Amino acid sequence: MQSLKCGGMSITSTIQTAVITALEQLYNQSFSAKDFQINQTKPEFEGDYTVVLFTLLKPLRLSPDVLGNALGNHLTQTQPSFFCGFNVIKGFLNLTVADEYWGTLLNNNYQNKGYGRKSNRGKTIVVEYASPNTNKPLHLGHLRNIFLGWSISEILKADGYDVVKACIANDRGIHICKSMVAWQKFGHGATPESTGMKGDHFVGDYYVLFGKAHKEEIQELTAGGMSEEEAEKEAPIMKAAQQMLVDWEAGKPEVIALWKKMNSWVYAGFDVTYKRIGSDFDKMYYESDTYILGKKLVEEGLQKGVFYKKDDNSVWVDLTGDGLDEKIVQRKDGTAVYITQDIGLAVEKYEAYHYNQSIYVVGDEQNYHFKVLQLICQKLGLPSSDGIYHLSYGMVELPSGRMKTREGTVVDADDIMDEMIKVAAQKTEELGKVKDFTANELDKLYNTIGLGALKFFILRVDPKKRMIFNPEESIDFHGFTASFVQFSHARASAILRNEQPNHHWSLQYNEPLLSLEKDLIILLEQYPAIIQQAAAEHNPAVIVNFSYDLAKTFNSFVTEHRVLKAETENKKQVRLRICEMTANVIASGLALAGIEAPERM
RNA sequence: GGCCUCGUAGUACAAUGGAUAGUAUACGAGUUUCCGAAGCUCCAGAUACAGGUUCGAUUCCUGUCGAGGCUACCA
Repeated sequence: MQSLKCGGMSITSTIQTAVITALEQLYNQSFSAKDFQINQTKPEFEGDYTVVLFTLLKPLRLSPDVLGNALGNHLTQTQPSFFCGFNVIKGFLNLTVADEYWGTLLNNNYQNKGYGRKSNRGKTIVVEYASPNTNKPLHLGHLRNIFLGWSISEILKADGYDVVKACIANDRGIHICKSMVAWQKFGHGATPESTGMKGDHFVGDYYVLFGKAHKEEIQELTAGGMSEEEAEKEAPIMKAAQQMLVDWEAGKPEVIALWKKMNSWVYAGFDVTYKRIGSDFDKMYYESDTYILGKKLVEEGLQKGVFYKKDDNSVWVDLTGDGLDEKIVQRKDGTAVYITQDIGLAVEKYEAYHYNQSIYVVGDEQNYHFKVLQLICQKLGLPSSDGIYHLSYGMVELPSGRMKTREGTVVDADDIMDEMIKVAAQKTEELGKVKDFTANELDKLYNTIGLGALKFFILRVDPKKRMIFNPEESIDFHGFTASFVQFSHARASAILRNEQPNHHWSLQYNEPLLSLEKDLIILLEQYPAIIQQAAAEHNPAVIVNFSYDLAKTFNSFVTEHRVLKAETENKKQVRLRICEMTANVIASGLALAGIEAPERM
């Protein structure tokens, strides 16, 4: 029976093909997959999958009942071992898929830990994420960025792409000069070592000091009659920062030395945080390198006439023809602006990897920036321009509103991770199920549960959407959470510790699959398509939501049916296979979100 | 002002144009001599408003109201 052997094909496309063939044979008309929908049948109706007939009625000039019955009869008669029953309600043809199909699927895949992963496509995608400024520590917004970037990279790998995880350190610019000036002025030679601080937090404090000093100077100047706007620019400390940027680009040795020293402190701090998150990069870029290529491309663009120079020597691009505005690409003092380096980086990435796609995981407040970037790259005739894809995600807000530095409401990345792990430890101790664990094992488990909860809480939301982070809800371990999914994995593992499936047993189909058994296999069947969907939509939430559905169904299944004391040996073998495959798919799905699945918790 | 995004139960999130709009929390009520109760079962509760397209609209279009972002020689 051919349909039973359709290894790589999802059941919806199998049904789609079967329907197309049937329509061809019955009515001598050709349709494509786009012409009608296959949905999972709603639980209140009998059947597994549903063909929505409405769109076919007009071209075929048939009533829903006539078409539904003709199609249902044809499918069940020509492929009886695949379609074992049908019913037609209104314009819906509900098909029941034979237990033998589900059993075969289960038996073929239950041990396969790589189930759902595609073979290599020979295409490369560069994913840029994290991309922090090196003047302050990482916060909750960065965490959404890093979780997303890392997860989408893993999902794309699972979908058969070669992925390069890239990070650009925004290590130069006026913001960096601000913390440098402040340290010169107020630091008195202090270092992270001398103060016992994590380097990124140490430097971040000077950035804050700059802001305070700047504000005070503005107040003095406005008291003397200057306008607010002018005072911001004329404040001595701001002048000093601007001068430092010019000196930096000129390569003034003492400025460069200070810059290197302070950045190294920040990197040391970031490394600790990345390691804890479990994030990694294949390639680091530094804005301090890429801006030079950017400036070179600005020069070329001037010659090509893509850019033009204003009287004050600043360089611009006119995008009014594309519905946007004019955009500056180089300042009048000759220094690079933010977008300058991005032009350089786009070229550098392309030359290194000849990517098919270059994804930028960057917040949606920069939607305009990336529109401009892509247009500029197009106008410069760069081959890199086509593959540019801005994976734009929404802001993370607190229940009280947007995080604001000056109000001190920014949630620090290190702090929130500490908190999550602490609460995970408390909860685990209360339950007292792992008293025999060693200190190391406990430590690892608390990390797995605490960080898992955080990643799950953030990744469960569609990236495009703004999300509200409620600290109290994030550390809940009930309901739609990582702990729930991890618990299900531990539960399946516990059963499998008692007994493994007998691999020599050949499954019998004389006792029908029970509803929860079949629900689980149906979900497991969907996993490869789920990976594909998550990759195509660049959306880890698809995987996270799926893993929760699977875990939820599994918990009901385990509560409802005995596995080890099943009614018959055959049932036991079916259920053991379901346990093993569910455990594998949960572990695999969570792994794509950067979450570990413990054997015990 | 211009451009873009978003309005779904008290709250937080789902739903390639398809059947009675799912799930979790918080709230009620049950559930452990039985493979893990971080579980399971039951009870309630929502598509901002007004039009339009369609056999069918949370989804697509228009308008109103509301929220956010961008519109920097900041990044």
